[in-house]
Amino acid sequence: MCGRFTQLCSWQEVHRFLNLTGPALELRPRYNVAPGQDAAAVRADHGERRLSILRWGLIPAWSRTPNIAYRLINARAETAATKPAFRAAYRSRRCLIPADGFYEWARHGATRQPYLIGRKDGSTMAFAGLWEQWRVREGIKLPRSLAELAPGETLETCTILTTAANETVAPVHERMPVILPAESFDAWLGGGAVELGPCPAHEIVGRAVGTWVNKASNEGPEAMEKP
DNA sequence: CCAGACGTTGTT
DNA sequence: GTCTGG
DNA sequence: CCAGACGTTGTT
DNA sequence: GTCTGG
Repeated sequence: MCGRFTQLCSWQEVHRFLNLTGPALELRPRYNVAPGQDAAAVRADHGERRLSILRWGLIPAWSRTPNIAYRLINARAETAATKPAFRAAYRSRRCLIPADGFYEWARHGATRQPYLIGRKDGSTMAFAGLWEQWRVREGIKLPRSLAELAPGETLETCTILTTAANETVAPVHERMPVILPAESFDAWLGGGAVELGPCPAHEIVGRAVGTWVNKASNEGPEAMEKP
């Protein structure tokens, strides 16, 4: 699956990779993006590619409460097109989520060892994602983390597609994020048919990191350090 | 017709 | 919103 | 994903 | 056990 990742890239680096339009944003490097936090994502908008900030954890537009979000941080690529929670977004609200690495936890009995996985040269990848808009309804009780939202306001959320692990990731975990090749970017954002399987195993590499990353409020480069 | 679910992961 | 179950 | 909380009443 | 927060 994909429950944490890094976004070290600047807007300019994402622009080089994904050919963005629109004004540049000031992005701070993120060493430990966790569910419920804001993350940078790229969406097609009238033929342009804009980078925006979405909250990770998808809330379907029809959802009565936002509490479902923490379970919808991932969508299975095999079924997202038809599942009620995802199919509308799959049709018309797709995004690319730039990431330089993702964390997976290997379970050896009671212990959990985090690994950081990414391209050998550390360059930026693009996860396949979906996004949604959720409008705060009158009279609903919001969790503290969303308490600043007023009724009528709109929250934009996203989820990361997952697929079977390739041979690099399999020793650590059964699932991994869908990492799209550059030739699929247009088709994905445009709503076309795209192969959503695991990326070739030789394109990525993993290494163990310390458990400092476990705590989501730990945000520094220490997250990537060896155990 | 209305009511109720709608999801992933990992663990049991 | 839309589908399934009753 | 993992870590940490998980409750009420009344008073400050 | 289950939910919220990060």
